[in-house]
Amino acid sequence: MSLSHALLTSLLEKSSSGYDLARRFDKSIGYFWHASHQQIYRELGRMEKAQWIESSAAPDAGKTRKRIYQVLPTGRDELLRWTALPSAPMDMRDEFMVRLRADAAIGPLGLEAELQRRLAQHQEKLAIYREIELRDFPDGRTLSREARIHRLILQKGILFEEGSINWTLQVLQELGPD
Amino acid sequence: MSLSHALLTSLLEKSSSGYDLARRFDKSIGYFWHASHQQIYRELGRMEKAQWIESSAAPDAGKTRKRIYQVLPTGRDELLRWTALPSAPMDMRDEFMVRLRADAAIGPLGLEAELQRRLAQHQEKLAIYREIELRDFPDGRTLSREARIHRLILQKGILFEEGSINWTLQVLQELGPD
DNA sequence: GATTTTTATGCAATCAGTTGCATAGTTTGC
DNA sequence: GCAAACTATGCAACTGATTGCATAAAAATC
Repeated sequence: MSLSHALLTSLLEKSSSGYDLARRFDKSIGYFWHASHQQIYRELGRMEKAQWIESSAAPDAGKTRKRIYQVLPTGRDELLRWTALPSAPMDMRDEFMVRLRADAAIGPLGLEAELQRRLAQHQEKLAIYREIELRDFPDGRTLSREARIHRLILQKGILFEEGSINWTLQVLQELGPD
Repeated sequence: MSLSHALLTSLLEKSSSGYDLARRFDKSIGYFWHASHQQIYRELGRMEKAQWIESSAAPDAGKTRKRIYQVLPTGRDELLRWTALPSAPMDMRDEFMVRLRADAAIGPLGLEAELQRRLAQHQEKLAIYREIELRDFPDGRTLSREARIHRLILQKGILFEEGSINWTLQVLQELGPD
């Protein structure tokens, strides 16, 4: 789903190797969007063929195959073109909703343990986001436009996890006492 | 992503034709998960082959090919097996986050109009959900377990849209004045 | 000095989802 | 009575994503 444009953005922030990109991706856009290394390498291949990016042997490659990718003007233009398009609404596909509805259809299935597990997951993620918030955006300082945007994206994650926690608690409360 | 189990659940609620299923799906689980009719027909074919469901010519078929699908015991068992598995956390993949991050990387891109468009979309969806809430779950009445679950699922949608609206307003406020 | 972990890249097969097209009967409105 | 819209099903091609496997050098650890 337009992984290529996500990678272009990431490479504009910093030129890097596929491996590095995969790791940085996991720690920025990737909090909301995981991509496997296979997906990333394949996409880099396509993008190089389309001349959106170019690669050269990494200075620290030694005997390895390590290559550094960087965005070409064509790639930058492509990203500009793409950002101007309307974006598809996020889909909320969540397997657990199906399980809940199945519980409604064929009697109590004992989903409480699973709810607890998910609750813990959301709390963990929230804790991570809050840590990043504290570390990267300390209290009342004025932030650059760039920093403010990064904070807003993080904020989205925080709001999502908080919402999920509240909802899960509500479900536990209502399903516990049959 | 386990469309088959979503369809099993839907068919347990009510046996129906592929076409009907596609429409009902859009109005229940489908608020969170759209599936095209092609996907549904193909999946029904697979499920019949696996003997999770069976089909027979619809009583009101006339000269049409209309068939009614219903869940077999094997399918019910499969659904029970599947509900007991841990569910993958919902992924928050949202194209717009990439656009925002691109804006941070290569200067102001004028995303305000797009933000307004998305704001309106979220408000529309919220209005629909609220209408359903009023219609299906009137105020203080005691609800069956089934109804309570359906209300919780709807509630999830409402919380999501409200969260999205608040976040979008925050972005507009912070990005407007450069 | 040998083993394990981490860095780094890639192929092949499969599964899930989308798009475009095709067919054909039924209902509704002019 | 004819056109348009709706009901109903399905194939084929393609794109996107996941899974399993494979390779190989560098760094860390025992």
